[in-house]
Amino acid sequence: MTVLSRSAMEKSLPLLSTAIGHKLRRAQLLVFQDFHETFASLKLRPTEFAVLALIATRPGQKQTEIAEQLSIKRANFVALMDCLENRGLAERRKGDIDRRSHSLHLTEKGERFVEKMTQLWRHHEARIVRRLGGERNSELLIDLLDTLLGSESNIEAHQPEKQAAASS
Amino acid sequence: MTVLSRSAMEKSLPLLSTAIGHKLRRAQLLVFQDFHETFASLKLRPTEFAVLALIATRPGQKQTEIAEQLSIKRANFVALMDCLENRGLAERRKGDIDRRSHSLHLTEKGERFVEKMTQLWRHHEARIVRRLGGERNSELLIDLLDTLLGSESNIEAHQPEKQAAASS
DNA sequence: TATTGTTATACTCTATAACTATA
DNA sequence: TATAGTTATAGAGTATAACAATA
Repeated sequence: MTVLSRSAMEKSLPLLSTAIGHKLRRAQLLVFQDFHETFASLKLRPTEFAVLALIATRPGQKQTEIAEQLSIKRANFVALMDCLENRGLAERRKGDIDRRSHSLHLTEKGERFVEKMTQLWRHHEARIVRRLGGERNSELLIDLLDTLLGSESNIEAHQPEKQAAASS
Repeated sequence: MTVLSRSAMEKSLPLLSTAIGHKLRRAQLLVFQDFHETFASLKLRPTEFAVLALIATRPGQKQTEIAEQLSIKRANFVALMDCLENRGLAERRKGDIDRRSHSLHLTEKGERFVEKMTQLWRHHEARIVRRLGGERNSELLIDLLDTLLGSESNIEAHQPEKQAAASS
């Protein structure tokens, strides 16, 4: 339909269709849009989802630890955690050794919430995987993104079952 | 180093390491961080880069057309375009036929700016491609992202030279 | 009446500095 | 002195409604 203008061909201008950052941003917005629709009933934002997932996976971590894993400034984490605490999903406990720190835990209600959340999450992920054309492409994408991200995001000890795409 | 907690293994909680949206967001932030460092000298943001690239590729498009291609609300596009116009890089011209609309063009200064911008952009992209492990992985990633994005982003008539990953 | 560009506004996300209480 | 959490605040980015000029 749309044809590249002569001026663009001649001067080899930046094409957004080849700009990795631009494509990543659009893809992320698309996935987050699906996330918002999926989790509208639970009134859960991506960041809140991530916080609950991290607390559930390893309870007792300090606020700053959770915040750092998500690249959230500790100042901005406060309101986020206030919200989860006000909803009765998670709680802060005074550290016994270091009484400055708060260790984070799920409440019982939070545990049940995470179970529901996990169900919805599987549907959401399945939808994205389908859009990507299947598990194989999905794993390929994650491997490529991990390669791009480098060593910064191996928190949960992800075991690659197949050779990463980067090794070729 | 870090080991997955027993609770996470037993209940199969959401692992952020397998959450596509989460990885896409982190990857996008990493690429945009490099973008910011690369274009700090030109005081150019990703969105401004995209607008200039679109105007340069096909001059004369209306504000709303450019805005829509970038998923920017036309109300928010005004200040953005004001900025580019105040810097003398681009200009609005009253449409001859439809005098409500403004067609967008680069100034001569804007043309020169886009040339410099393009140089920096190549360095930026090359850095990302290197981080990804080479051209092959880069093309693979773009194909996967295009598959995810579907038909929404084929504005510049990107010609896939090899079979898309999605076809397997 | 509908559309283009615009203004005003509000809400979210993010970033920084400074405070408090503990260490 | 340094650190964990907090508060306040400012700056982006984004969303909606309403208006003027034009179709």
